[in-house]
Amino acid sequence: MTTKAELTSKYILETVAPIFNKNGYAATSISDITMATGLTKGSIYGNFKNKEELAIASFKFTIKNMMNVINSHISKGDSPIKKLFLITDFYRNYYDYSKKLGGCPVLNIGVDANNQNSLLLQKVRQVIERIQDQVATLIEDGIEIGEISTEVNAMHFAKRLDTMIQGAIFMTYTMDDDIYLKDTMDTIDRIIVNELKI
Amino acid sequence: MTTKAELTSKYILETVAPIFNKNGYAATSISDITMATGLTKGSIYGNFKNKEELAIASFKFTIKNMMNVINSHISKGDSPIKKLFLITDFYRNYYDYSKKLGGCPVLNIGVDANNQNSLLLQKVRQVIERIQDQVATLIEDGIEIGEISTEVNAMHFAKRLDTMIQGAIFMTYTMDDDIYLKDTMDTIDRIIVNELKI
DNA sequence: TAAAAAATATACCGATTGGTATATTTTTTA
DNA sequence: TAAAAAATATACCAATCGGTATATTTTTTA
Repeated sequence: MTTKAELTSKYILETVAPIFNKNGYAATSISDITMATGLTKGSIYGNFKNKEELAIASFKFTIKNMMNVINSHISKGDSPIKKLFLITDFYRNYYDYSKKLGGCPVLNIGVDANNQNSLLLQKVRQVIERIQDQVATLIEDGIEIGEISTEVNAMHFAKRLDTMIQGAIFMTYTMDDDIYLKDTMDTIDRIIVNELKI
Repeated sequence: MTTKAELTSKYILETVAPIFNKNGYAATSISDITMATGLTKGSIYGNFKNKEELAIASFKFTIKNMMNVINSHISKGDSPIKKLFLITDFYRNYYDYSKKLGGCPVLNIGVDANNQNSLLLQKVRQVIERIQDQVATLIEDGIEIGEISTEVNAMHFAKRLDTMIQGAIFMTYTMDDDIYLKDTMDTIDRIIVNELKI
């Protein structure tokens, strides 16, 4: 059974996560949180130890949802190469999608937490490593079934892909123009065809 | 002649700019500024109207210095292609260089100012546009003297270059590993050879 | 070098910060 | 449904926030 507190915690997270993501840690105040949720400090601090713990839980909440969405999207592909194309397909619509989350959590919290909050930064790094590991595994699977060239360094490619995607996200948000995301995904698709495919 | 106030303003900027760049606007307090400079509020507010104006002046100060460094570096090349290689050469050492500035100002302030400070965001956009225009002009010069293929879309390439570089900067800082910058610059060098050169 | 002007320091403002102790209400257990 | 437990609200804390009016000091001008 779900207790009242569990429901409240979940409600707080889904309300507050976009605020932290959009404004950053320092620029989000407890009163922002109480106003957005309609709850009082007592309720917030009854469910979360302090601001930092709430910020970390918010980041985890957002990432969990996002990973579920992207993974269920990728799972529609029935081969490693097709799954890679579905990754670029996902990021083609990422501007609209991530706006609902308050922006890209990896980019926003990654930059915000650097030199500010080492615990949060640690969480961002773990997410990036997880994403890269997933992509690298996909490449290795492709090599194994003979769909991808054995010449390809899986982890190296995964990092290259991730770097390009994060750059496109930054440019798209900063310039408010998703041509950066669209063009970068086109480029990655071409790389998949020219450098990966056998 | 340089007045006392001009010297003080410059001193404030060179002291404060890295702090704003590293911590962001909201996370930088006036007391951070007075402590770092050894000056009092009276002196700070005597030279700058308010916190926002100081933040904008700080960003401009950092960008001006950085653009001088990169432009004098590029000017060592005696052809468009060589100048492009000097851009990647500059960014190969960008992690060490930009650390002294408190991080990459375009990345940090770009993310920080988004949804927070529209004036600062505007300044970041202008810098990005200026950089892209410069690169595009370089490509066009190269096409004109027959060093670069006429097939190349100058502005499209400039945006692609900029996107990759910013992605590499983000990854390098977030993961504290400049392999992202090094590898990305290798990739760009290969693109210059394979896609631009005649 | 004295007077005028500019720059800097001091002392203060109300508002807001994150956080907590305690009272009250609501939910759960028996 | 009554008692126990949990969750939430209220009221408060010292510290800090950005900013300003005014006093003092330093620099510039004449």
